Amino acid sequence: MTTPRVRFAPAPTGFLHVGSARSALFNWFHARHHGGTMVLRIEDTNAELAKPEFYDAITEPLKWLGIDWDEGPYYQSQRTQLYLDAVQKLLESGDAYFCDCSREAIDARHKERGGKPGYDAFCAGRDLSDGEGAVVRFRVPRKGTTVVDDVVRGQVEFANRDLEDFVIRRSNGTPVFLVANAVDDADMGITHVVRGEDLLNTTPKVRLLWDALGFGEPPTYAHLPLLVGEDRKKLSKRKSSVALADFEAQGFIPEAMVNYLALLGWGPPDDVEIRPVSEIVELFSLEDVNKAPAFFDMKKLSHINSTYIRELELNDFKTRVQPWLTDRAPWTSEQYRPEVFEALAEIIQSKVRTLAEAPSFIDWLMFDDAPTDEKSWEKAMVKGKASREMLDGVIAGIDDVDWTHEGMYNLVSSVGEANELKLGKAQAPIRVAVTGRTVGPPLFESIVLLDRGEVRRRLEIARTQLG
RNA sequence: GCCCCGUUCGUCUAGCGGCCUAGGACGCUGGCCUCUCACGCCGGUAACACGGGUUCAAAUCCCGUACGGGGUACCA
Repeated sequence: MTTPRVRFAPAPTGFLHVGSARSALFNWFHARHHGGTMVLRIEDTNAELAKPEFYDAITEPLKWLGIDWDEGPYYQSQRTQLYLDAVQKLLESGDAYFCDCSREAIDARHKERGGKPGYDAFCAGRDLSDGEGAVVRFRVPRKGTTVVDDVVRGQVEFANRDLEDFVIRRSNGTPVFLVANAVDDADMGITHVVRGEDLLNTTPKVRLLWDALGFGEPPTYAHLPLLVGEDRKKLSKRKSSVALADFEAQGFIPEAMVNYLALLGWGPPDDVEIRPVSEIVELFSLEDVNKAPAFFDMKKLSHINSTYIRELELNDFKTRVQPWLTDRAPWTSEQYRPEVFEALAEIIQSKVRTLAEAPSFIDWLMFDDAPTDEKSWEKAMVKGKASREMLDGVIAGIDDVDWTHEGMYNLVSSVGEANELKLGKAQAPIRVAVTGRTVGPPLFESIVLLDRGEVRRRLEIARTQLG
């Protein structure tokens, strides 16, 4: 058996969809597992939809994920003549014919005759020649079946009579993707076509073209289960983010993304879900891909992401989180105190689920005032026990303590003891007064990063607000 | 309507005729740890869509039904 040649062939109609990324990834897994070749092919046969400005929107996210390709990108828009030659060949062999029916005429005839909708091969015997507004249609055999050999679904059979004589060249003279697909897969020696299940129904048409063009042994297909949203429908941009770039912006890291995507429609034989991509490549097999659609679960993605973040080298984490501390930060560049982040980086790394969460752990050290968070205030100040006493006690003692981790610890715990509070309860009002939230980095360690006077000021403000 | 595909815990999955009183992970949840949160550890919750076959034996094979999805374009 020769080494496989696979291709990722997206249409550049916008940002890279997470479902497409998954297809690219599974192609890549298969290629790398077998030491094969990955081809990138841009399917821009439709000039009205495909725009050159979207090219980067495909390649950039792929690079971000770490998916590399060995050949291409090939652009179908630059290979038009090849497809037209194929159309011409089909015309000459009688496998295709000209048609000048309008959509309206086709629909009108259907309405009159009833039964199945679609094209009725009206022009099949008219022997029309090329002309203004004429399309070329493929002459689908009236009998027989076309079988698609699919690694994940087995042999899928389509009765030829259910396939209409489909268009292979538009009236504007351009070929449609079905021809381009067959020609390119043959020309590029593609051995495995791995893509979403939404393309399964187009496959018999490509197969028919393939045989009519005499291309010989067809590639093996693998139609992956679709990625679905909460409504169990194809993932759409309506409800959740589906652009890969969005995930990056939300602070997911590419390794986690790849790992999670690999788990959608495939599972490792040993149940170890979170693992290096090299191991996934080693274990991956198209035969093991599932058939049922998979729900894209943000919660699990988050879990995997946090695991990956914690396992990063500290310096690597610092580098990766940098954009969220500068360009994407909630504070101004004047407010930003790099030394504060530096001091707490390790702690932040251990707590954060996404890189985007990092600022919320230290923003109170940058801002002029403590951030306001209703829920935190309610929980620690209003419902918390002895919150006034805690604030009063700490305010009274703050000027006399060592401005260190231990100093603050001793102060808060002794005031807490005086009010019969365990440390957990005792620190809550102090935390909210100074940091604004009930959740954050270890308090005593981080609070001394603020000026003593500023801490007192915030405590007093909170005490006044509490009344 | 027609064609195609699918159906194991809420979710992602393991299972490819006996090892299954169905395993893991996420989620949810009880507890421990703990200055909050998170991590970690111990425990709990919860599934073979349904009905017929085949077989000594079925989550696993076959056939129906139901439900879900995809396609049905001069988009890809």
